[in-house]
Amino acid sequence: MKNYEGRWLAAWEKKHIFESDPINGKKKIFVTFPYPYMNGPVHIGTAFTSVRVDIYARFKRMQGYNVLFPWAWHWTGQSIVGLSHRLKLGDKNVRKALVEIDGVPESEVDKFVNPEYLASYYTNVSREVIKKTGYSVDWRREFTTVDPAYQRFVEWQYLTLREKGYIVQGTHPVVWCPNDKSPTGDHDRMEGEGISPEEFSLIKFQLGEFYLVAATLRPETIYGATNIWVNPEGEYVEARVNNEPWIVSMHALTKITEQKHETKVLRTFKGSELVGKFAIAPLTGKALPVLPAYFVDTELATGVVYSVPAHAPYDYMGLQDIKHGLIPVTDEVKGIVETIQPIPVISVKGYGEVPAAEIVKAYRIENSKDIRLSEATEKLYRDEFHHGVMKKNTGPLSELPVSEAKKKATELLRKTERYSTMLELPEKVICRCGTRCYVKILENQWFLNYSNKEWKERTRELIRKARILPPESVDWYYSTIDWLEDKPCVRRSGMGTRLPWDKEWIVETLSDSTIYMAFYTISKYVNQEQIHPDKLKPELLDYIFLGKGKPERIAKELKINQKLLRKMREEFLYWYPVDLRNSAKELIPNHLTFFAFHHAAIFDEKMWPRCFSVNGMVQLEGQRMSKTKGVFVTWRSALEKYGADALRLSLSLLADGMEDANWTSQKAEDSRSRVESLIPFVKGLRKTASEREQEEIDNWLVSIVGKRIEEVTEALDNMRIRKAASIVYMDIWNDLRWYVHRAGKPRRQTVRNVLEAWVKMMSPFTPFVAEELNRLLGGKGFICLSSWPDARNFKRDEKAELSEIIIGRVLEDARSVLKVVKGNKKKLKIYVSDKELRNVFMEMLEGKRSKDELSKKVLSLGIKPDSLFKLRYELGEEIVQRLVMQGGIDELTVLQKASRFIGKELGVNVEVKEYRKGLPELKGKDALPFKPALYFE
RNA sequence: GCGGGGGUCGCCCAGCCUGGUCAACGGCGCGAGGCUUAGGACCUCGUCCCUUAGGGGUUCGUGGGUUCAAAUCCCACCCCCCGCACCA
Repeated sequence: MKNYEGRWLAAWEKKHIFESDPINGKKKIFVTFPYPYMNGPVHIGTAFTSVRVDIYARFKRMQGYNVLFPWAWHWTGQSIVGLSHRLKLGDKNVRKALVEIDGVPESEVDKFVNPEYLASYYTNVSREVIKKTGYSVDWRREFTTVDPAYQRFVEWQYLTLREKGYIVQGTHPVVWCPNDKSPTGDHDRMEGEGISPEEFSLIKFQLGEFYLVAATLRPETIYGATNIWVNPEGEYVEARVNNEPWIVSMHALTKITEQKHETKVLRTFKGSELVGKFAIAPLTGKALPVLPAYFVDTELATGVVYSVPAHAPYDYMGLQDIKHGLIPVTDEVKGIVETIQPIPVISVKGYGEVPAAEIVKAYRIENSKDIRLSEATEKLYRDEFHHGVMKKNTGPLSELPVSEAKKKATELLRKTERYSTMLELPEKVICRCGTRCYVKILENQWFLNYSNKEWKERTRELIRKARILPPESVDWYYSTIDWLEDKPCVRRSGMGTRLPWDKEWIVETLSDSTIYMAFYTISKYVNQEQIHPDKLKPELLDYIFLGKGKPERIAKELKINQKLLRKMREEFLYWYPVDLRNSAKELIPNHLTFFAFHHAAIFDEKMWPRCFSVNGMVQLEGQRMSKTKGVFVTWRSALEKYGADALRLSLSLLADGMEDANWTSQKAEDSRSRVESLIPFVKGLRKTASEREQEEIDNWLVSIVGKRIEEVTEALDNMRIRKAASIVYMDIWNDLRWYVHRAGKPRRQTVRNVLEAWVKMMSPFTPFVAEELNRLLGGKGFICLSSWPDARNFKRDEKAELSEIIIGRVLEDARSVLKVVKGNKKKLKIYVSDKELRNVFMEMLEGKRSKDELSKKVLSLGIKPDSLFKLRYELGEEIVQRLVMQGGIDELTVLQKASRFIGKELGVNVEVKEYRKGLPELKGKDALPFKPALYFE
């Protein structure tokens, strides 16, 4: 970090310049960034997205707005608690990541077993980083989402939503971790990503006085069942399930209990006890033997399956195993197995009579332990499901396609009352804590009623009325609104606010972060202890945020100062609505759309957010950021390595729109050297500048800088940060280089005015060096509080701009000639076209004459008309426009004035003449308007 | 699979909506020269191929189409990224 960065930081802080209070009559801008989640240090991605907010804030401040940019910290949820917990259990990887990636000192790590400590550690580190990066944040309003005052706010929010009917109760199946006692989302899994509950058919086979309950995803194959499998080593139970006598695995019984069935265990025993017994199948009435198989997973569904060897590779191999003596069984059982033949019930294109046998052979599978069996199973299942037709031996199902037979079989089985269902995960799901998950039906959970049609419509209207940046992102909001269904808004565990009317539930992280920007308008009063969090009762918040109720009465009831109450209300009314919220694009389908929904629900249209803005993701050296893969750069490390300005500039130049940004250390280095060159460059420019008359090139610079100011202003207004930064740090720099090159001696006054504007435009991006440069130029105070440059003070000079374009084109032409021409050339003769031809050409550009008329005239001057028409295209719209607007330009004078410069550039003497018809000059007759003929000699 | 965004001259990227200024902005890298005791920094020029006069050829994911004219408009296809919910 540069010395001056620390110095300016201290100066800003000392003067409290970013602490914003309402100012009557002054227009305001309220910008926000989604508070970062404190389960780790802020990283380069957070920096990329948030720096855009600070740049916008600083830009608007300079435009004269009263700008509020607050900051807070997200602590709600399972993640922080989970991290602490894993550390406590001694997870080496967690510890390693904390020390090596997050950069936590060893002495601190042990204290992280306390989740509050962990979160506060990261909050302190992150706050420091954000301050040092120079964010113009009003820190008086800072809070965390577990602060008592914030919790009162969330309680109020949920009471309000409930009152409006947007909170509903529901019962839904979830993937459940019995250890964490909470649902396990995709990202919380060690194994089984993307797996969700599926409905298994349970078929009750009569076995003595019990039902042996087999689970299947393919009930239509019941006609092809030859036997039943159990795991001989598995633990099974006789139990009462909803008053019926069932035999299932012990694990199954737990799950069945979680799925809202009454259960009672009568006896437990080993699966082997069932082997050799017979059970009667529903629909077919066949007695099927129970056989042992180790591929039966007692933790999957009921731990009992029926066997269809014609269509299920596992079943086919299971029988083979026994026949080959791989599974020890009694002679009696073996005898039974010998008699079993596969019963084909589905015919499918591309397979013969017994598809399972075929596919097993094709895969060269030799026993039931072969891992390719699941692959074979999957393929056969897919083929049969999509192309299979039931055979004639399947009674009511015969000749139906498999997909329909499945429904029909379910229906028939249901009628026999020997059918039930359970929800189960088709594949193993292991929670991060290492526990195997199962499906639980969560009862009476609270949901946000996002499926509500009117609510959706109101939210669409909010989006329609808001500015959406970049514009191409808008469809994503609409499709999210359409797609959203009811969303659970509470969880059992983790940090957060308890639902005020049902304290067992905690409002989850995506649901407590939707309208909190409103809380920034009053958090200041809490932090300054003007009001105690206990006083933030719903009726008080109703008044502040919705204008409900009488302030006199509320103040009296809560025993608070009525003036304070009114002041808080006024503060809210002053700052709200949010003028800009910028986040990364992946937050559109959740956070940003929820933000829209909740505002639509709770606030009037006047308080709806005015602008949603997003940017792409950040990649590191071309790779997706990932802590586990070590592809991760903390904000702090980047800041320490490159300094605040360089970091900010490199982030600004990274990407625009929704495109992903690729952060590389190379780019950061480039930005650093760019920032570091600024001071010497400006110093040098001032040193060489001198008092002299104003010349055309000075007018050119002033004019071009005026244009740049307009471009930068427009880009910033549209959050085209990259475009704006590239104009300020690349284009203007190049303009100045050209100016110095062209003018030789820069003019002091011109340079001063231009530099002043330039440094101002740098201030939002690289605020520290801008302050430093401002001092260097003799400026007082803080440049970040000065006014944004006004393009109107930079007189446009179309003629000067056009002259430079013409000179540039001649130079370019001359260089390309020099490239191919051989021999040493000492002199360049430039012939501009004669006046008459120029006039005709102007008439052509202005569209004053018909093509025929023009052609005639041109011909009479001895020029092919086509060459002029071609020239018009070559010049292009912009130059044509400029020419027409100014009624042409005196080419001869322009080039004569520049002849010394052109000569110097090319290392030759230059002579500029007007070509006159009949002159015997070489090449001269090629002269066209605004494209003079050139001749080297 | 569904929804959203993209694929440009070594790399990063502008242009695409509103077709011709496009061999295509700018930055980086690389090459040459200047400045300097030297290096760095800085400044200038060059950087698809061919060409002894400003010309020609082939390029903007691939293949078609519209047009006097396409990186830009239309159609199809391929590839990459993001999201797809009880997770921030």
